[in-house]
Amino acid sequence: MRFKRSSCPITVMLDTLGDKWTLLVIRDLVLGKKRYQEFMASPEKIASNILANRLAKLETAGIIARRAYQQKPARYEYLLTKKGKGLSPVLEAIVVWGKEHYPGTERFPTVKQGYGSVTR
Amino acid sequence: MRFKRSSCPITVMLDTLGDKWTLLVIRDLVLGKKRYQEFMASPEKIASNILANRLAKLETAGIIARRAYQQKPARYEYLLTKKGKGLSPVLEAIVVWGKEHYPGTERFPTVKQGYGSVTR
DNA sequence: CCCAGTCACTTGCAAATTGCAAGTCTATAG
DNA sequence: CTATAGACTTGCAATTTGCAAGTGACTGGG
Repeated sequence: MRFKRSSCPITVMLDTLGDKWTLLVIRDLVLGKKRYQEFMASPEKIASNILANRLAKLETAGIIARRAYQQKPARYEYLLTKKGKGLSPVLEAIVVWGKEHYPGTERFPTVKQGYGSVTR
Repeated sequence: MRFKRSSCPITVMLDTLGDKWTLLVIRDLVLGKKRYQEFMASPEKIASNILANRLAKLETAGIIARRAYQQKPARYEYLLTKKGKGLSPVLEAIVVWGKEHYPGTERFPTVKQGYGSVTR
């Protein structure tokens, strides 16, 4: 395999996840969010073009998978792959560090899965 | 305390460390590097203006401390504060994930401290 | 049928950030 | 003097980001 900047695992990780938004999308997925509007609803207010771009890159990187959950109109949900789920310890370490050094920060609650039954 | 985007510890961490270079500087510090030229010498080839900018931001954030190790000419070295050292578990988690999902990546070796005696 | 609304994106820029090369400043070595 | 080293700065060009608005598929109501 050929690496963009170096063969350091940290560098390789930063080449795909190293920006201000990507890890937040993964955080949302770990918390149980799956749909575009759910990501948009997070308090950081990601712009829709950035979100679409990050979801596409994460899919290319094999960190998430896109799956249609209905036809007509086609609607998709995003799920963490095994590789994506493997990032949990990274997020966990960040949360531990953040909570210790930035008083007032608080872990976000997991999301309950409220759709499945007909809501409209 | 007021937060830029949200009170999520991950978000707050990304607000200071969320780019392609900052964590690499911290990696170098964890590996034992201390001086400007040592950071410049890393294989990722960081540009000097970016390095200077990141070092300044990290100092402002209380993650590193700058200390003169000689006068005439004034030369500085950078050291991780307690807050900075607290990032080790985060880097460690990234290394574990990276090595597992990107075959060929390899943890970088720690640097021996070779100065202290007169080299010139 | 017509219209408003939802969802998942795109498109069009302006503004901010990055990357690259070259230059500066202080000081020592020959 | 002249060259070299170390630690940065400066000047842009090239990317990337952020914000607003637009698009296309479809649904539900009147």
